[in-house]
Amino acid sequence: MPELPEVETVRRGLERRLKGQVLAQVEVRRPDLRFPLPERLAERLTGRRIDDLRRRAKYLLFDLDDGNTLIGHLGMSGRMNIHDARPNAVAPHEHVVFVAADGTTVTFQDHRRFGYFDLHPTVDLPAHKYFASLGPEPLGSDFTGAELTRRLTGKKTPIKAALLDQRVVAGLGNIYVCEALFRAGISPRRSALSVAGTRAERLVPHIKDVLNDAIAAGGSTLRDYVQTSGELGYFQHDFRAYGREGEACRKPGCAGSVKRIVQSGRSTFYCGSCQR
DNA sequence: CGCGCTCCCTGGCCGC
DNA sequence: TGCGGCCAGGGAGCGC
Repeated sequence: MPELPEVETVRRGLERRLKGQVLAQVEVRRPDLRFPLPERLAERLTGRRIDDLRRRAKYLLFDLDDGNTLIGHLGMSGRMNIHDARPNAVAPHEHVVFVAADGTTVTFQDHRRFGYFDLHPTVDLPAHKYFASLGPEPLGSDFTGAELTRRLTGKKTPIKAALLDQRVVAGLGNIYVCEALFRAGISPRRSALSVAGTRAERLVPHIKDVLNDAIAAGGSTLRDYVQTSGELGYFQHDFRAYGREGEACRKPGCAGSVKRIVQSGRSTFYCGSCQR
């Protein structure tokens, strides 16, 4: 599920059910995720209270009462399923099970196993290898046209690739980069350095808008192959470019159609007429 | 250092 | 219905 709006939606759901709760039981069913889970993870989490649930970029942060933070990343296919009580049987690919004191059970389910967890002292998080080189939060007040310009200056790579680079701005993925560039009327093939300046000033508000719109819609649900107790996001119905290859451009007055190209190994969708 | 490609893993979908 | 090929929301690692 996971770009920034989906992770934020998950964070809010977890916060509502887990904040302030003690983890009565944690079960690691499969430790070989993208990276091996920390040693004795279940033991180190059991009995801990979750004081806060935060997000940085696409990472979930569970601040614990012992001064450590559980860092979680959903990868491509990771989900956090919430159950009112511990299910009698776990579903396929539920690799980690968190049971709170009131019985609320959260399962981390990830059939591709690109997701992962780590445990790290809360005060030292900025220095953690996952966070040390991350760019600004796109919804933060410090993410401005000037800041984006600074980070794009001199970059020859296409703007599409630059915006996917979490060191430039942290939290965008393939969908929302396509959507933001569409809204801003900027070609994904244009060099990053040519976007620095006036185009970056135009682009930043569109990045914030598309993320806020998607969060308001509960994120995007592309492949809900397993029904969960959680609600599905519905922002996928508002895509203007992503996944619309061959369809008419949705910009009013534009007669173009959406193209699909491959950039740095990922699909890019854009209108060749109105994105310049 | 910057950039682009390959790969990690599983499964859905499409065409034959 | 079965099978092969392609595709998927991320990003680390490697080679140039």
